[in-house]
Formats: sequence, C-alpha cells, structure tokens
Amino acid sequence: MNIYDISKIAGVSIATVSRVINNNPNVSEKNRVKVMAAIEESGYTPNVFARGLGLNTMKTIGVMCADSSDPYLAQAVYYIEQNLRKNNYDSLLSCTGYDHETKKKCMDLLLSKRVDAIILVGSNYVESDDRMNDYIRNAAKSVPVMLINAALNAPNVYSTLCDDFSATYEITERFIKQGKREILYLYNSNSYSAIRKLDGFRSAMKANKLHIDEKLIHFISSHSKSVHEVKQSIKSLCDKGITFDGVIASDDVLAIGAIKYAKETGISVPDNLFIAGYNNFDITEYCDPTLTSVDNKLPSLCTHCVATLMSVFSNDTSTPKQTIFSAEIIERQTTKLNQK
Amino acid sequence: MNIYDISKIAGVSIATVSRVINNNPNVSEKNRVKVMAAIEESGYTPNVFARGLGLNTMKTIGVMCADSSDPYLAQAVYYIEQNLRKNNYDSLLSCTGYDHETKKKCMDLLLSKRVDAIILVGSNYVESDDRMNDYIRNAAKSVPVMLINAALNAPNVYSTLCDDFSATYEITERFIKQGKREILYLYNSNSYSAIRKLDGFRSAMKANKLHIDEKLIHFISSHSKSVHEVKQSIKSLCDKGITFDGVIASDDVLAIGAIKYAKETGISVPDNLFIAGYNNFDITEYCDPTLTSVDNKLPSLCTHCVATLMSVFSNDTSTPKQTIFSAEIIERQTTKLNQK
DNA sequence: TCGGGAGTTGTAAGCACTTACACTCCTCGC
DNA sequence: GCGAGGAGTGTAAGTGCTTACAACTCCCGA
Repeated sequence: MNIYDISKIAGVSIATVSRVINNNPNVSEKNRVKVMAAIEESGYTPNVFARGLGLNTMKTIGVMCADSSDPYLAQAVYYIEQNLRKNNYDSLLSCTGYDHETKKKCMDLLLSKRVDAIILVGSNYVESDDRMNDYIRNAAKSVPVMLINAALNAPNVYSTLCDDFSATYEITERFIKQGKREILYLYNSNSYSAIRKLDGFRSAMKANKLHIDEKLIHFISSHSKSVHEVKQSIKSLCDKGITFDGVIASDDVLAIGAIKYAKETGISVPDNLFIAGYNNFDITEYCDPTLTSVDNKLPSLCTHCVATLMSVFSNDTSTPKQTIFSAEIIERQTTKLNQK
Repeated sequence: MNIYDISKIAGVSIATVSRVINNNPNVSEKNRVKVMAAIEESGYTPNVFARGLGLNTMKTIGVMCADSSDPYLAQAVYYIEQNLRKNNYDSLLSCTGYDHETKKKCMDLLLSKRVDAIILVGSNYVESDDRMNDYIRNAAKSVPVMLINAALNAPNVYSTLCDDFSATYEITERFIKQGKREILYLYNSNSYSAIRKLDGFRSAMKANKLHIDEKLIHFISSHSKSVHEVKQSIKSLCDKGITFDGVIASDDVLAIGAIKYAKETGISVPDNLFIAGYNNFDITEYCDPTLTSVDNKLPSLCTHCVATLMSVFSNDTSTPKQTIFSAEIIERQTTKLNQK
C-alpha cells in the first residue's frame, strides 16, 4: 500500500495525495475529503524512509545519557520524551556510560541515523579538559546539540542548566548561620555541575571567613552509588580522627550514606549533625529522618530545552544559547535551616 | 557526500561501493581497499533513509513503557537499550502513560516509524479484559512484539516474565511459618503481574488453611507512588479497627509506606510486624530498617528478551514464545525469614 | 586456439516519497 | 469580451541506496 494506490482509489494524482498528507493548503476541499477517505479505508501510513529521503528529517531526536537507570537521568529522559512527543518528535535513546570513547561512538551512531538534533543529558558530557569536548563541537556541525546541566560555548550548541553554584552556596551559608563550622562536603564526580557545586561550597566558606579543611572535601568514587560503600567511606574518614558537624552532599544517595553512618555511630541527626543532599529525589522521603535536599527543577529544564530546540528548528534567530534556572532548597528533618 | 562521490573517488561503480559497505564478499581485495580509503578520507556515512527504503529496516526497535522515570521501568529500559546496542539496534523510546487510548496511539506512531519490533516493558500493557489486547495482536501483524513481565497468547507475540506467583506464594508461606496469621496485602495495580502476585498470596493462604480477610487485601490507587499517601491509606485502614501482624506489598514503595506507618505508630519492625516489598530496588537499603524484597531478575529478563528478538529476526524457528524466570527473595531487616 | 566457468564489475530498475514547474480552469475587473 | 492572475492539479525529476542481471576479464583444460 503506497501513495500510488491511494491516488488510484481517490482518483487523483500522487502529488495531491502528498499534499493532503503534508497539510498543504493548495488542495480543493473535495479532493481533500476523497483522499482522506481513501487513506482511512485502506489504513495507509506514509513510508518514513521515503519521506526521510525527500525531506532529510525523520522527526527524531537523539537523547544521550550515561545511564538511564540512574534516577536523576531517568527522570530527565522521561520529561524530555514527553515534551518531544508533544511536538511530534520521537526520542532515539542512547545510554553511553561514562567512558569517553564510548560516548563518542554513540554520538557517531546517532548522527549516522540522521537525527534532527542531539540532547546530552547530564553534566558528565562536558569535560573540564576542553580538548575532550571536540566531539560535541564536531556533532554541532551537523545538527543542533543541546546540553542539560552543562554548558559549552560553541556554534550550534545550546545549554539549559540550573544554578548549582548558588544553591550550594546558599545551603552552605545556612549551615554556617546555624553555627556549623566543620562541614564535610561529599561529592562523587568531577562533572560540570559537580565542579560548580563545589565552587559554591568553597565560596560560601570563604565569604564567611571560615577555614576550608581539604580533608573535609571528600571524593567518593564510582558511579555505582551504593549506600553501603558511601557509609564505609565516611567511616574510614572518621577513623582517621576527622570530625564534622554538618554534611553537604552533591547527591541524595551520598547524603543517605551519611544518615546511615550517623545512625550506626549513634550520632543524632539533626541535633548533633546537619545533613543535606542534592537533587530532591523521592528517596529523600523514604529515609529516616527525611532528607533536606535541593530541587533543581528538572521538569522546567526539560520543557525549556525542548522548546528551545523547536525554536532552533523554526530558524528563530532570537533563540537563547544558554538558559540558567535557579534551584530551590527543600527543607526536611535532617536540618533546621528555616531562617534564611 | 553520497555513494556516487565515493565511487568517483575510488574509481569504481556505486554497486562496488555498496558491496563494500554491506560486506558483500564479491569484491576484489584491491577495490575493497580503495573504497575503504575513500570512505575513510571523506568521512562518508551511508544515508539511513535511502538504505531503509531499499532494505525496509532501520535496525531500530520501539521500546514502550508507561513511565521511564519509574525506577523499575527505568532499569528495564536501560538494560534493554544496552542489549540492543550490543546487537547494533537502536531504541526508539515511547513513554505511553497508563491510559489505554494513549498506549494505542503510541504504538501506531512506532509502527509508522517502521521499527523492526516492539518491546512492551511492564505488565500494564496486558489487560485482564482480553478485548483490550487487540492493539497488541494487531501490531504483531506488522512486527514481532515482545512483552516483558506479561504474557499474551497470539501469533508473533513473545513473552519474557518472572514467576511472580511463586515468589509471592513463597514469601507468604514464610510469613505463615513464622506465626503470622493476619497479613495485610498491599497492591496498587491490576496489571498482569499484580494479579499473579495476588494469586500467589491467596493460594499460599489457602494452602495453609488460613482465612483470607478481604479487608486485609488493600488496594492503594494511583501510579504516583507517594510514600505519604501510602502511609495515610494504611492509617485510615487501621482507624477502622483492622489489625495485622505482617505486610506483604507488591512494590517496594508501598512497603516503605508501611515502614513509615509503623514508625509513626510506634510498632516495632520486625519484632511485632513483618514487612516485605517487591522488586528489590536500591531503596530497600535506603529505608530504616532495611526492607526484605523480591529480586525479579530484571537484567536476565532484558538480556533474554533481546536475544529472543534477534533469534526471531534470524528466522530461527526454534525461538521460544514464552520464557519464565524464577524470582529470588532477598531478606533484610524487616523480616526474619531465614528458615525456608 | 577456443569454449566455458569462476570471479568481478557496472548498468539500470526499483524503493516511496517531495516538490518545482507547467498547465488548466475559473473568476473578476476593465 | 478578454486578459490577468489565482487556485488547483499533474508530470516528472530528484532523493541515495540495493540488487538483479548482463557483461566483461581471466584462466584453464580440451
């Protein structure tokens, strides 16, 4: 069943059928009805390949993320998919892992499928070593590239992110206002946003004239976020005689590791120890006590990023290259931050 | 840059170029090298649309799930994507929500994109009202359909699932062996696997000659699994004077709601109340006490389902139509089940 | 020396669509 | 009454690939 069959049934030329399919206004009402009826009765669907050949687009967008089972990335992928669908675009998902070479390969694969744009979800795609970002610049020569939670200055590259610096700055300052002096900062990546968060922490400490003990800035490796591992890592830190009265983590799972540690050691949270996470996952409500966290407005980021791409597609020259949203601190039981 | 350009650079015909691209053996070594070099130096990538037109396949598989931000489905989508990629297939993701009409529409969209197969992730795609499954049977007329965590008997429809009946049966029996008599069963859907789980519970109760109090079989509506809502729902149940000494939930989040309720009410878990969840999410380790749950072998399911599709594609007539894996009970602090 | 087959290669016909361009009506203003 | 112009339509030329089929080149044995 192809466009010729439909044209025969409807008694018109294939051009007219094509026009009806593509909502071209230059078709008489009479013929439009005839063609619609023919399509309806035969259950005809235009062949996307032939269509893609002519139009050189298949209304499909490549969505890359390191690991779609990570709760944060999974949510992002979900919101993006929903927004794309509203705009009649489909999502070609590519889970790349964290390895640089694999990321490159996945991107090439997406490009070879002639996607209309690529969305890179997660700050791990922009490396602090700028040479490593060439694969993004290169892809941007073919299609628009949108970064979520990262930024990169390059032609045809767009960024949508959250102000992680300020959020971490503010949460740190609130800890300090509550009398906390020895704050343990936990992080588990050196991604674009991780660096900005850490910057926020350091800046707030400096602004309040507090000494930054580098031993209290603690990196917990691995992307496989097991609470148990985190707990062990904190424990081994304490075994070295390090003390702290607050924990700020760049991720909720890290913070839950801290809660588990405190419980095991008999430290009362929040009375003797403040703990704050980041991302405001559902799990902040599952743990006990419930976890103060930062909502970084993922739904807004995703809606905006898709809208921006649509704007790019329509050749709107006033499309913003970079948009920064502000995050919101959600207070729960692990802190008493109420006064700003 | 197209196949004609490459043929000119290499000094051969387009047929030869095409043969090299498709690893056709009928090419002389000399020409193969020349063509490879031309492709390499020009950075040429075959146009997938033109290719799709000829071959009528684009090595892309439609992956449908209700909500890819649901942790269980997110993991499934991830494993599927990884397995498909290994086999050089891409995943076209479609998040359909739980509405029947939307599911149908999403499926039509995928079919119109000429995917090579469709994977339905999650038991909510098979309805107990069999008429509603016609859209699956219909899709199977065009491409193979694979169900994960559900089963449906129809031509060209394949199923990969876990034995949720037996797992729930066994966990219920273990509760009974530990002296539990009034077991609250919590569930939040009437999907294929939800029904099988409940069957398992009922069967175990009956097999042990225990009375099933229908008031203790408690449905908690909504797919938006908020722990707080669950807690409230259990609370209102207890306010009616209903008592229980065990909670078996069809989902970890429901079980965590029960933990929260117990904590609020001062009931000691597991001393006075056993609680077990299902799915064995990471969150079973986040809550306190940690949650006994059922691991339903998602990685195995996903690996197997992709392998099965590949087998279908190769026209292997010995492809299994349905495969059932067995689940595993993972004991944690909310129960003391150790004796089998 | 020549026929025949194996190994290569190229030509050309699809595949199913879009769209520029030319053509036919018809209407409307003068 | 006639020409201009707009609306609607169809023809045909792409779009970039696959592949059947024909043709061509060797090389070997008769």
